[in-house]
Amino acid sequence: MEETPARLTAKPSWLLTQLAVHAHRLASDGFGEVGARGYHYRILAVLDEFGGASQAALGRRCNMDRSDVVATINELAERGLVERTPDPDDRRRNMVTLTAAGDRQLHRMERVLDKVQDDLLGPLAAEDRQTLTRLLTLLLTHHQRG
Amino acid sequence: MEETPARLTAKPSWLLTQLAVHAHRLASDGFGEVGARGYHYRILAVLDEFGGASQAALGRRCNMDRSDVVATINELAERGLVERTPDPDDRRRNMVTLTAAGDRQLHRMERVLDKVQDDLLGPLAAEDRQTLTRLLTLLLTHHQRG
DNA sequence: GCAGATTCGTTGGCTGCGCCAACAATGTAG
DNA sequence: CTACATTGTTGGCGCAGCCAACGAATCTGC
Repeated sequence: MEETPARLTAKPSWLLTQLAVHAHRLASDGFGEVGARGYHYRILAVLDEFGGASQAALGRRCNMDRSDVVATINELAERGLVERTPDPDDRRRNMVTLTAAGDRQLHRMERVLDKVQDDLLGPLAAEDRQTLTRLLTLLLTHHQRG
Repeated sequence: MEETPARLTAKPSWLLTQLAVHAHRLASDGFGEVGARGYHYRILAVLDEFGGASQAALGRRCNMDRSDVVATINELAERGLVERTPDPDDRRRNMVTLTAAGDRQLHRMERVLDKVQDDLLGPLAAEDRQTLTRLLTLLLTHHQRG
C-alpha cells in the first residue's frame, strides 16, 4: 500500500501525536462501553484521590479549562456520579464530591484503562515499557513547568 | 500548586496524550507563524517526497480522511501552494501537484518543525532521544497494522 | 472601611483533528 | 450489461483544548 513519507515518520513530534491518536482511540472506545469519556475519568480520579474539591481546583488538578469542568460536572451530576453543593465557607465555590455510584463507575473505568495500557504497549517488553514511561514522564514534567 | 493524581501520571496513555498536546501546541504555534497548520504540512511533504498524486492517494499516505483532504487541498490551492488538475487517464481523479511557492512553504515549515523537535525533546540526551524514537516507532508501526 | 484586584462558576463560542454517511460520476470485473 | 469499487465532494458529528466576558463573592492594600 501507500507509504507515509520519511520526513514524517522520522519526527518525534509525529510519532508522539500519531501514537497518541491510537492511545486516545483505545481509551475512548473503552470509555464508550461504560458510557463515559476522558474528561469524566479525570474528574472522578481526582475526587477519589484528593477528596471533594471546588471546580476550579479540579480543573487545575487535571489540566482542564474551567468551562470544560462545568460541562463535565454537569454530565457527571446528571448521571448521579457526583454531587455539587454550594460551599458555605466561600460562597463563590461549589463543593464537588464523589457519590457511591461515582466510585463504582471509577472502578469500571480503571479496569478499562488497565486493558488500554496493555493494548497500547502491546509488543514492548517490561523493561522497554519502563524506559518509555521514564522518558515520557521526564519530558512531560519538563514541559509542564516551562 | 495542585498536583495531578498519580493514577493519571502513572499511565503511559496519559503521558502519551498529554505530551502529544505539548507537541501539537509547539507545532501549531510554529505553523501559525507561517500561516499554515498540520494538515498542510502532511500534504506538502507527501507531494514533495512522492510527486503528484490523486487526493485519495494523498489521504492514504498521510493518514487523513478523504473529506479532510478536500478541505486541505482547497486551502492550499487558494494560497497557490498546490495545483489541482483533472487526471485525463481517470476522470474520477484530480492530479494534485506542488507549485514553486508550495515548495518554498514546505521548506519554511520544515525549519519550523526542526526547532519543534529540539524544543520537544529539550532535556533529553542524544542517546535517550534515539531510544525514545525507536520505542515510539516500534509501537506506532505495530498499531498501524493491527 | 473602602476601592481595586482577584477568584469562581457559567455561558457561548472557536479551532484542530479524526471520523462517518451519502451522493453522483467514473472505472473495473464478471 | 450488470454488479461492484473508487473518487471527489458535501455536510455533519465528537472529543479535546482553548479564550473572552459576565456577575457574584472574596481578598488585598491603603
